Parts: sequence; C-alpha cells; structure tokens
Amino acid sequence: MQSIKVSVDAVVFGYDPEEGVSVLLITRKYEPFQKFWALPGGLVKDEESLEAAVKRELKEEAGIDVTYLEQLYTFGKPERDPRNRVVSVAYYGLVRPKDYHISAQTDADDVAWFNIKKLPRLAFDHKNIVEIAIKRLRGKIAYEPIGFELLDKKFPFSDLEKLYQVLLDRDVDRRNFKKKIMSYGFLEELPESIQRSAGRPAKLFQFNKKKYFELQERGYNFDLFI
Amino acid sequence: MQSIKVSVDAVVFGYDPEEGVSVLLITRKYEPFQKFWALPGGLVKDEESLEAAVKRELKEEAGIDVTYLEQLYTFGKPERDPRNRVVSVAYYGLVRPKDYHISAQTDADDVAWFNIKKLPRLAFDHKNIVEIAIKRLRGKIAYEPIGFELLDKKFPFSDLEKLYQVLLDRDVDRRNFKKKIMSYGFLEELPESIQRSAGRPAKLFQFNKKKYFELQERGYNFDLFI
DNA sequence: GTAATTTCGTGTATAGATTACACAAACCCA
DNA sequence: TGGGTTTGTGTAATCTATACACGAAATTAC
Repeated sequence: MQSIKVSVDAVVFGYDPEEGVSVLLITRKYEPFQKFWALPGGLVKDEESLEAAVKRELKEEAGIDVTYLEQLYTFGKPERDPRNRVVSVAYYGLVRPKDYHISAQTDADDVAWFNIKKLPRLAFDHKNIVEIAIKRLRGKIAYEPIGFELLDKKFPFSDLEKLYQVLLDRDVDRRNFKKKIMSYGFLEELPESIQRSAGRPAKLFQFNKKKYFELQERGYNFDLFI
Repeated sequence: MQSIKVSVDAVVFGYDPEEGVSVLLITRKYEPFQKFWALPGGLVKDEESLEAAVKRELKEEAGIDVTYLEQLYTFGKPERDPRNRVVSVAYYGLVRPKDYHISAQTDADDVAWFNIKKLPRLAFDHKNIVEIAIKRLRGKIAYEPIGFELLDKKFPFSDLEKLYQVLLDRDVDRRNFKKKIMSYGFLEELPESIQRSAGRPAKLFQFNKKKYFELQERGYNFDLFI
C-alpha cells in the first residue's frame, strides 16, 4: 500500500517598478522548519484538482488571487521532506500590482514579499523551486506575453520596458522594444495618459487578449526576443 | 487522511528514417480499460524517486532503457482515473534505433511501437498526454540538441535532417540546416562513411557532449530554429 | 516665471541572420 | 557505361535585429 502524500507549492510573483520582482513567502508555524520562510502550499484534498488546491491555499494563507497560474515542475525525491514522503507539484503565478500592494501592507509577520535578489533561507527544497520558477519566468516572457499579468490592466509602456529590464537583467532599447512589441498587434494604445512623477505624461496601453488569441490561432509565433 | 495515489507515465519516442517517429505503448491487462493500449507506467514506490519509478516501469513492462528522460507534466484531475484518485507525473523519453528495433521485434502483443500519426485509442487521458509530449518534443528540438538521442551515436547528416523534417512536418533546406547546426560546433565529422542504399556514401557525424556543455556554460544560446 | 530636470516619444542606417536556390561528386545497379 | 540515387557544397537577396540622439511635455527648483 502506497503512503505517498501529494502537496502543491506556489511561487507567486509580484512586481513594482520601484522595487522590482518579488516572491510571496509565508512563515511556517510547525515543525519541520518551524519559523522558516517557505512557499505557500499544502496537501491536496481528495476531491480537488491540483490547480484548485493551489488557489485554495493561496487564499487561505495569503488572501491572494492570482491572475496567471501555470504548473512549474513536480518535485518528488524521497528525502525532500524529512518526515513523510511528499510529492509536491509546484506552480508559479503572477499577481497585479493591486494584489501585490494589498498583501504587502498586511503587516502580518507571517506573509511577506521578498525581492528575488534578496531571498531569505527557505524551508525544504523551496530555494531550488524558487530558482527554477525564476528561470522559467525569464524564459517564458521571451516567447509569450505574460508580463502584462504583472502590470495594471492599463499601463504606460515604460512599465513594461522596465519589467523586461529587471527580469532579463540587462538594458533594453526603448525604441527597438516598442517597435517589436507593437508589431504583434495585441497591444492597444489608449487615448488616456497618466503621469506618476516629473516628466512628460505617458500614454496608457492595454493588452488585448482577444486579438492575441486570434493571432495565436493563425499559427503566429511570438518570439518576443528582445 | 489523504488517499491520493501517485503514479508515473512515460511517453517514449523512437525513430527510424523509414518509418518516422513512434511512441511505445502497452496493452492493459486489467480493468479499467482492459485490453486498451496505454502508456507504460504505474504506481511509485514509497522509497523510490519519480525518475527511478519511470525507469523501473519501462524495464519491467517493455525491457527498455531510455537515453534521455525528462519530466513532461503532472496530470491530477480527480476524475482522470475512474476508480481511485491518481495523480500521474508524466515523463517523455527518447531511445536510440537499437532499442527501438529490438522492442519492435519482440512480437509480444502487449508492447508495440505506434507511429505518432497513427495512434490507436488510448486508456485514461493518455491521448492527451501523448499529444502534449509530441508538442513538447517538437518545441524542444528547436532550442536544444536532443534530436541526436533518437539517432545512432554515429549518424549521417541526412538522418538528422530527415528527423527534423518529420518532427517539424515541413521541408528543411539541406545546406542551410547543415550550415546552422555545424556553426554551433558540437557536432564532429568523423573520417568514416557509410552507405545504406544507392547513392554517394555519407560521412558520419557524432554529437560531442563535452563540447556542448562547454558552450552551454559560456552562456551560449542554442536557437536551432530552422 | 524662467531655467533645469525628468520622463516620454519617435526614425534611420548598419550589421547580422535567414532564406532561396542548383549543380557536381560518389556510389549502385542494370 | 549510362541512368538512378544520395551526398555535399557557396553565394546573393531579403528580412530581422541592433545601434543610436534629440525634441516634446510635463514637474521642480530657484
């Protein structure tokens, strides 16, 4: 009789143009790894899907709804949990600034955002999981337009540009970047503008999912390689 | 108390220049889906890793050793197995012609290779898993040189070219393809030749893993986009 | 209120990469 | 020895990616 448990873990990313990319972590209340920072997650219930389990845990543990969620990898080494055999299906998710900031304010000391460049020690093999998630996110934004899910629905183009710079960790030429992204035709320029500091006001843009799916169905290829 | 079972399934690909790309299937001995074709796989033992479980099952059920094995995706919908809740971690693997042909000969009617264009009805959600694996393999060969794992260690260049044509399902220009592949420097031309039919003998080539890792460590990027 | 500062917005020229394309060489077979 | 088959090779044209700088529109500082 098999006695393996199945859990889910979530690497949730948030973004702020000032602070960069962050990951949501919680502190563990119980042994093993009591008081360590860890990824939100937990055992899957007998009648719920894996994705439902992730969403439930995120709601319970951090009060968060993700706008994007995708399976990352399944970690199953027998020794990864010192007590039981636990196979964990890891997911990664993205939240918009709204959710990112709300959870950042709840001064509960058991939920917090950590910049991906300044991660604390993590429980279990969670460091490994986060690293793999970061790699995947970096790779993914290069060929699928998921970066938008980390921004407000309407955003100035410079936010997107900065996001790519932060994630890819290098300079991105403003003109070439905009030329490329706009050439795909799934970003709409709105008649509105905003101004968040000194400088010329920025026009707002918005991702058009419908147009994106149309293009995708025509077999379009989105090398966003910058 | 959780009562979810953990299994593994394997989508093993084999290749032959004459027959194209095939998948290894077995017939189920028991209900549910008795006598249906299905992916090799089974429950993970309490003390074995996921990858070890895949390799064990492939050995037991088909007598095969894969030369390449990678996790594909984890399937966990509650209704995917009509009896129990089973979460299945799917892998995909590649075998060389040697293994492909040996298993093709064992006339056991419970193990067989099926061309990916002529698949039979499959048990459970295995059709879905195979489709995802094919997509992944197609994508993967475009940016990592794993195609070699489906060929003999020494192979004529035309074999590689044909493999790409079959997998990508379109023509590939011989000169441009060779130019591109050779430019990466991880393929060596050997002083030997072979001749498998009429026509000019073909020089043999061989993948140099060491050189590949060296290049990879220097941050090299292998867009094999053809 | 004028000058300095900040951020947004835009186009062209060059280099690099991809694609299209055809014929000779080396073997087998009849 | 001539016809059939497969391998092997280079160049020109097109497309894509990159490099690069200055004016416009607002705020801030004096």
